[in-house]
Amino acid sequence: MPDLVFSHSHEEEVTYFADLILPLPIPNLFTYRVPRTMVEVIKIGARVIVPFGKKDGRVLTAIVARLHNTPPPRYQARYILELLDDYPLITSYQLELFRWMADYYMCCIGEVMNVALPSGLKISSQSKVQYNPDFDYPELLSPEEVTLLEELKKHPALTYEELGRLVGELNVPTVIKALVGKRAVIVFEEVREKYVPKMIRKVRLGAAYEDREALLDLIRKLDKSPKQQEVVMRYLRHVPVLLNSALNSRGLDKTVLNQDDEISQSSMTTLIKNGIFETFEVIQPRFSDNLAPTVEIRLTEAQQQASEAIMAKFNTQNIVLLHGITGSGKTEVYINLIQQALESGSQVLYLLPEIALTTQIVVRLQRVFGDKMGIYHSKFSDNERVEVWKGVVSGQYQFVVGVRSAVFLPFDNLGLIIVDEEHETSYKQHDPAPRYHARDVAMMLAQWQQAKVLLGSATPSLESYYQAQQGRYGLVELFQRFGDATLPQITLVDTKVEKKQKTMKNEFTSALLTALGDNLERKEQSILFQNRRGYSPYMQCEDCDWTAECPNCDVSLTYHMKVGELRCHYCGYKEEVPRTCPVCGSTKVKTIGFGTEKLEDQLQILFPEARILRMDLDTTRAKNAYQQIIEEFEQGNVDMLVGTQMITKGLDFDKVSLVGIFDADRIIHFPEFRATERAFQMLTQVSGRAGRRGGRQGRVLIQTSNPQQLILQKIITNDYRGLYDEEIRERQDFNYPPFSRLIKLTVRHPEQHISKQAAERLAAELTDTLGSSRVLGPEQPLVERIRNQFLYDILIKIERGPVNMKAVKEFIRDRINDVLTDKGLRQVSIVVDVDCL
DNA sequence: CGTCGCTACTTC
DNA sequence: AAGTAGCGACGA
Repeated sequence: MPDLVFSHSHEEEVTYFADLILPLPIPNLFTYRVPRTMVEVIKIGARVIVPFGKKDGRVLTAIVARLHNTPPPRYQARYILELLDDYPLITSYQLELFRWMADYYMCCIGEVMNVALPSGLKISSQSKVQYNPDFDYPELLSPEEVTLLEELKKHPALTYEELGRLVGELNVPTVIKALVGKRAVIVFEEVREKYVPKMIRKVRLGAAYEDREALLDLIRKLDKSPKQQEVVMRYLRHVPVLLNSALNSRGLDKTVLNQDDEISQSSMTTLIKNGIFETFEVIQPRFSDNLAPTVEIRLTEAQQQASEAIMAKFNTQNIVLLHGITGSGKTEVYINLIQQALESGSQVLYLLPEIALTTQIVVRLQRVFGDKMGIYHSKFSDNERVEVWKGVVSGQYQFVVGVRSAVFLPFDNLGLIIVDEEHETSYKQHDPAPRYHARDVAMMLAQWQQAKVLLGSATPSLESYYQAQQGRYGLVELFQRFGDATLPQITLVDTKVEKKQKTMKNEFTSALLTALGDNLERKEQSILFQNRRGYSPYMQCEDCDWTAECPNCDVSLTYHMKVGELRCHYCGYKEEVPRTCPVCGSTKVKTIGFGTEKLEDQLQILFPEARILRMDLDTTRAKNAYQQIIEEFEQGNVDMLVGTQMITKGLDFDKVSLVGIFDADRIIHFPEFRATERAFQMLTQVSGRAGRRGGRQGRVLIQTSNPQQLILQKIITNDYRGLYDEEIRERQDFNYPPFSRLIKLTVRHPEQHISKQAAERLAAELTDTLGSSRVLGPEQPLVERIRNQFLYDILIKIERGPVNMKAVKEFIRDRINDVLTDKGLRQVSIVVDVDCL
């Protein structure tokens, strides 16, 4: 026992303890003992490895949150196994952020840690099995055990998976368990850092030839072997050792020297064998495209003015909203501001919504900032993410472009944070806790580090625009399109009228068809927007009205024609398309409604010669599919692109002159209080894809059954302000954000009555204290059952003003715990979503 | 009387 | 989250 050793040798020795954050959804910290050897080096913010749980062998990566010497009174603390960092990998700013997030978003700090750290910084522990050399009772073994043991004798150590592969259908864990009991094998844990830096093989001249004379002599001697001489000369061309012998130590990427032919490769091998060249390895940073900052950005007058206005506002305000219409060139303004912030020596974070980051904008920024810029994206591998993390620490990346999780990077000197497309809902993390909003977190970060925040959007969220109107944010507007571009002309097409006149073909009005035909003739590109994927959202029997439904969720199954399947868009359930009605046997099973797949199909029939592509979740699932579609489109290999919202995000299709929008009514009448705002944002963003071509104004056609709707009128005149005024009044009347804060509680259980009972009890307890005006529900959501769980929502609305939100949240937490400790309601799960969208 | 399947409880 | 302890339902 280590503590006995301690008390014998150092009688008055103080024992140190560390309170750790473990990556688990458990609210409290865990106290461990710090071994003597670590006491001097361990720091708050360092990572450690600790044993956890009853089972020996389970280990976790934890973060030191507090160091002290108070022994825990009710239990014996266990020892920290390993210290991973001798410096705070998690800075004090980040720890502060973790604590704030756990508090504000009502989750556990471990959950914050889990999303904040790229998994490459968390350690993996994997059980390995080894043959016990001291084992000598083979007569006690079953045949299965013998098979396994024979495999284990052949290898030093194997994981369960490796064993599984070697022995086929044997139940490995069970047999291993038996073997462990008989002491035939030993199971141990192997802990390793997941992060493996990418190594690059380089060559350089042997040290003897760094001397000028020796080198010249060598070249002369190689006259007899011209191939080798050529390789040496090629090396000297890249690394002029004759001019500066110190350059040799950096060497040259091996592939640069023998990329073109095999002869040089064999010559190289000889040169290495003779000690003329030596090879060595260095760590390769993953984003070194060596894109030297070459491009100079020239601002238009409007952009220059906007940039100056923003800087001026920053003198008195910490947050500025840049309201710039689509195509006004906000990116140039950003670049200008980023450069200024970098020059002043501070760090810059540029946040973008998920999809927008995979495209041109990154290339554009890279051309300006080169390899000083880090990219933080969920599509990148863990190793790449860890490198960005470390690059921020080392100072290599003073500037990072990233998605929402980039707010967790270890910045300590932020000067500017840009939140582009500020209104985008993908900034709000939806599923695992913490359900945070990256825009709001960015503002907290900025406050702590005295950084400025620039929110940018063509269609600002009502919340942000309201703050600007109240004078809490600065407001800068950019209403001029870049170059000679003008806003497209938007036309509403009445589908009711066309249906009556029977001029529609399938889902297409004659107006849209004519426009599409014209565009095809002129070889100009068109985009068609339908915010629904698949072929059709319903499949129904004409005779008995049966519809295909998901067995796990309360939704109809969507028909996907290409794969011949019915699919659930909520849980992923699939089944084959029935040829006859499963209830009455009728063959009249038809599809109702339309999605992108059907549009693509019909379009190909209407325009057989057109080159048509579809962009939605189904066509972009493969790794580079998204990029490929965009490339095809940009290179002009596509005439018409059919897509879901995906086509609205952040891309500049500058050759598009026509945009067609289907089913606008469905977007507008979505049953939710933000529907109008959403519709305006979505339709305006899609419309913004249309630009001027051949001297003619771009065109947008919106198909609707009611062109009189107010919101459509606002969209065609691009009247953001009008929409804002209208909508903000409604929000005020019904006390919705920005006049209140929302917290949504979702109760889930496989039994409807239990779910309902728990929700009703919770709502009643909340209403008791908060009052019925602040508690709405419980109410079944639009889809009342998902993955066999029945859902009930309770919406808590707290007015802005003199309300102690912290106390309210504590109260909510207590009431949830009340319900969860009730016998019979124990296995319901309750999800808390603060500032839900 | 052993084990399968479920829930309740604990994890420093 | 994920493992374990605890407890009732079967079985040839």
